[in-house]
Amino acid sequence: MTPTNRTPTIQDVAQRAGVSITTVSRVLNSSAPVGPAASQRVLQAVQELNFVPRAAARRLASQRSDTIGLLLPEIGGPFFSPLLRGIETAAKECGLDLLIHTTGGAEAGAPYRSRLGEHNTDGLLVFTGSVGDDELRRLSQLRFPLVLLHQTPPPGSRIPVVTVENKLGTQKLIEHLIVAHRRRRIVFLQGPDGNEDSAWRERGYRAALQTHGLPFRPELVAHGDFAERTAYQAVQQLLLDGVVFDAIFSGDDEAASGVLKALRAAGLRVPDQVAVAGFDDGPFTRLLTPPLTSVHAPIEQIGRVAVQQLVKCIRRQPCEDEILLPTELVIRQSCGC
Amino acid sequence: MTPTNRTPTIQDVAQRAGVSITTVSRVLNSSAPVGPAASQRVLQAVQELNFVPRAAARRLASQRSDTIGLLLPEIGGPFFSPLLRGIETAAKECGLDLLIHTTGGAEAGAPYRSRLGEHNTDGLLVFTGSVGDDELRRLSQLRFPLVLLHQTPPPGSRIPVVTVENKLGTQKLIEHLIVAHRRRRIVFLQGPDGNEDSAWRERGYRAALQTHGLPFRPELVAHGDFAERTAYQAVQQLLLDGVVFDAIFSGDDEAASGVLKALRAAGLRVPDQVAVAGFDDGPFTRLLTPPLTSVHAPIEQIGRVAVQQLVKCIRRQPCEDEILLPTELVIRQSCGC
DNA sequence: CTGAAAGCGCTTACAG
DNA sequence: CTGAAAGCGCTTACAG
Repeated sequence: MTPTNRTPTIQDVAQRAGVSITTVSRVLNSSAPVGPAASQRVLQAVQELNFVPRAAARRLASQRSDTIGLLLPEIGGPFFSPLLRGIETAAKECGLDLLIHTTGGAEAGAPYRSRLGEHNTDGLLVFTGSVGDDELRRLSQLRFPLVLLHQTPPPGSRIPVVTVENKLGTQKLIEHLIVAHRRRRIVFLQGPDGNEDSAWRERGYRAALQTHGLPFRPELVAHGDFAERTAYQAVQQLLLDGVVFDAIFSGDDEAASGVLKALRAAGLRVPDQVAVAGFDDGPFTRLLTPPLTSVHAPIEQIGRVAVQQLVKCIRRQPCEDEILLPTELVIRQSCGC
Repeated sequence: MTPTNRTPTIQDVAQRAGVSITTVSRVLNSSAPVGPAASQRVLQAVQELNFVPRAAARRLASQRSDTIGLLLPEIGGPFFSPLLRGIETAAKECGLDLLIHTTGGAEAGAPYRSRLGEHNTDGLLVFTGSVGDDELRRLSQLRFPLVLLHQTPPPGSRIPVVTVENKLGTQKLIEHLIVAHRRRRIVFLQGPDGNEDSAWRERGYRAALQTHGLPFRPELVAHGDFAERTAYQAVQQLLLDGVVFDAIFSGDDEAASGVLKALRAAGLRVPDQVAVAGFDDGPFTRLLTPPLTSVHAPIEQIGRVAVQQLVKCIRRQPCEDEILLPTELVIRQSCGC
C-alpha cells in the first residue's frame, strides 16, 4: 500500500508499473531502450502518482548538478533585467537550473562557494567585477567551466568571454557626430576605472577622431563611472574649467541622463549647442528629453549566448575564446537628427 | 592517500581530522556538541582540503532543499530588479538558494514542477499571474509553503499574501490632485483586467472622489494594461471621444509615460492643462518630462518581507495572512507642484 | 562528547 | 530489453 501522505518516489512508480526502478529511470531519462509496453506502464504510473524525481537524489547519483550559477556584483541597473531574461530563457531551454549570487564586488572569492562552488554547480557565468582574479585562476585551473561576461580573463588563464562590440559601435557613433552633425570637440565621459567596456569605447572614440583627422584632446576626456550623479558633476566641472565642447559621448545611458540634466541646468540646449549620445540603448533611453541617441547593445542575447558557451564548456566541447556581439547605432534626437 | 584529482568529501575530512564523518557533520552544522579538540581538527582539515559539502547529498539526507523558488510571468519591467534584489538579499541571509522560473502567464500549472515543485524546493514565492488557481489550491492543500505577491489567494484557500497598500496610496494621490491642484475631472487609467493592484487603486480613486464630493464619472475610467503603448492609445481615444478632463492618474508609471507622450502629441501642456500622476515610483520615473509625481511602492521590501513570511511557513511558524506594505506619495512636477 | 550504521532516492556499470 | 546491486555524500536516530 502506497502511503498517500508521502510524496511518491521512483520505488512507488516501479511497483505500480510492475518494473524495476532501473527501468523507470531509463524511461524517464531516455538513457537506454525500454520495451513499449513497460514504457507505457511507467509513464502511466508517473502520471497517476504525480511523480516528480527528487533533484537532489538525481544529482547525487549522477554527479551532475544540472545547475549553473550567475555571479554578479549586484542586482540592478538597466542591464540586469534583459541579461537575466536571456540567461533564464537559455538555461530553461537547456534544462538547467539557475542560481544567482551577488558578491557585492570583486572581493577575493570564496563566500559564494558554499552555494555555487565547484560541486554544487556545473559551471559559472561571471559578470565583470564580481570575482577576483585569483579565484578565477583557481577555478580555471580546476578546469571548472566558466564564462566571463564583459570581462577578459586574468593574465595567464584562458576563459571564454562574451561581450559586446564596444569599439566599433562607439566608432560609428562618433563618426556620426562628426560627419552628420559636424561636431569637432566631442567629450568622452569614461566609465569606472578599469572597466573594459569603457576602455574599448575609448578606443573607438580615438579611432573615429583619427579617421577624420581630428586631434585627440585630453581635456575632452572626463572621468565617470556609468552613474547619473557623477556624470552630472563631470559636466559641471567641464563647464567650470571652461572646456569648450559641442558634443558629449557619455560612457553609458545612465550617465547620459546626468549629462542631459547638467546641460539643461547650465542653460545649454541639446542638441543645438551640445549633441549628446549614450551607449547600451537601455529601456528608458527613449524616455529621456530629448530621446537619446545611443548604441544598442544586445544584452539579452549576451545572456543567451553566454549560456550556450557555458554549456559547451560543461560538455567539454570546443568553444570560442571570445564572442563579440554586434552593436548598432540607434539614432534619436539628442544627437541633432 | 587522498587523491588530489578528486574534490574532497566528508570522508576525506574525517580521515584527516581523525574523527568520524558524524563528528564532521556535527561541527559543520552545529547540530550537536563536539569537543573543542576534535572541533578544532575538523575545522582545520576543512580548511586544508578546501572542503565544501555537496548540496545534493546534504539535501537528500536531510530531506530539506534549503531552496526557495520564485515564480513569475516574465522577467522585466521596472518592478523586477528591486523585487529580485529584495528576495535575493533575504534569501541569502536565511541561507537559502533561490530558483527563478518564468511561466509566461498563469497557465494551468505543472511545467514548473519538475524544477521547483514540491520536492525540489522548500517553498514558493508566487507573483501574480504566474500560476493558475487550481495549482495554487493543490499546493495549498498539500500544506506546501507558499507566499503570494500582489495577489490574494483563490477562493477557499488560505495562503499568505504580501503586497502594497494600493488603496490608501492612490487615495492620497487623488486627494492631492483635488485639493492642491483643484482638479475636478480626473481620469483613471486601469491596469490589466483582473489585476488586483489596479482594482484597489480604483477603490482608492473612488474613495477620494467621494470624500471630496466629486461624482464618479464612468467616462473618466479608461482601460489599460500597465503598458506604455496602450496608455498612449487610451489617451488618444479619450481625446477623440471628446472627454473633458484636467488630470490623469495612470495605472502605473509605465503607462504614465505613454500618457505624457500622448498629451504632448496632442499639444496639451502638462501639468498646466492636464496633471499626470503614476504609481510605483520606478527608477525611471524622475527621468520623464516633466518628472512624474507618483506613489512610491516599496518593491524591494516586498521581496524581503515575502521571503521572511515564506521562511515562517516553511518552519511551520505562525505567519500573517496578509501584509500590506505602506506606500508614499512622491511629489514631482507632473501634478503641478 | 563520539561513532557505526541505516537511509535519503536516484543513476549506472554489470550481468543476463 | 531488463533487473539486482553498488554507490553517490551526506544526516540522523541509536547506542554508548
